[in-house]
Amino acid sequence: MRLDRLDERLLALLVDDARRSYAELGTHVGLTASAVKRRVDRLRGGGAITGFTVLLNPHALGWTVEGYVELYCRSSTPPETIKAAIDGLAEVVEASTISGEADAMLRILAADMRHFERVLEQIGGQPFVARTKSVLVLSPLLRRAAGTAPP
Amino acid sequence: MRLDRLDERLLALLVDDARRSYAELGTHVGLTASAVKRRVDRLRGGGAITGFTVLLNPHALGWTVEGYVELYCRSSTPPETIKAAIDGLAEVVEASTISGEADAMLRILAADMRHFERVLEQIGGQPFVARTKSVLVLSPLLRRAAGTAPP
DNA sequence: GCTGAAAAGGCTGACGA
DNA sequence: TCGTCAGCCTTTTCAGC
Repeated sequence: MRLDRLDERLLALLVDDARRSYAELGTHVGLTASAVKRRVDRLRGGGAITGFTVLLNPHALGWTVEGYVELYCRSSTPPETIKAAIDGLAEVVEASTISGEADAMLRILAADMRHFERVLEQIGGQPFVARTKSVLVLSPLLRRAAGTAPP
Repeated sequence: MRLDRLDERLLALLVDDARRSYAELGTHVGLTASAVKRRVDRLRGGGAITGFTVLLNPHALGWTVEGYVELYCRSSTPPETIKAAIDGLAEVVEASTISGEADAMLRILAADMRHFERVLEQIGGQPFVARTKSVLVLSPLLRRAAGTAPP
């Protein structure tokens, strides 16, 4: 899908605040509300925008512990198996298969350290998991919702 | 900030789709639109909801390479120094100081492999960075916008 | 805290340039 | 592809309970 400058500016404005009205977006980029709506509809239809969400503050919700977990799997576990195992765990907020020694990287949010440990045990208990290696987040420095358009 | 069941259900509904109308949210939880609005306003004021955004599809925008980068810093670099260095890099979408051998973990999105390499060089060129260690994402399995309320 | 109503403003689709 | 415009729906506020 091809984007022009206006589309990129609209995306940046929406990443910053998705509740801006079409009219407000229009004044920023020099279009009318309907022209903006047409472009946003096109960005959604084309798959560039996959959804609208709220950003939550984990700390305000009582999630005080965060960590990254590397997964080492037995033999060559297919990605689908890993996904199926973690899909039910609400504490896992990010997961990818990766290159290197480990097979997958997870990011986990937990209410406290005991909760974090319990989640680790649930993951480590899976039959395809050989071992895990985790680090705790000390200070979250940056959490961007999404990338903007490429330079 | 204290949340009751209704607040948690509203948050889950908004994480799933932040463009639902107050009336629609109300039918899901059994409240009128104005009651829902007051609760959402309270969740925003209390800091539980920190903002509204769009979710972008990196691939549809031409960002085809993703990776995790561990940062090893000289002596004890303060978190502020790290944050200041990466704040200007749009390619860094996530950053935290962490426990363990490395000092920080970054997640990076790039248009292609050359772009990823260039970003690594920019980061490695910082005076406080001793070395970096990176792994590439093979398949993104899960990317949740945020955690829901604690169990 | 909630409901319900009323005014203001945003969304949406059709139409012509 | 854009702008205009009309009809409808949502948001927002404020009594009243």
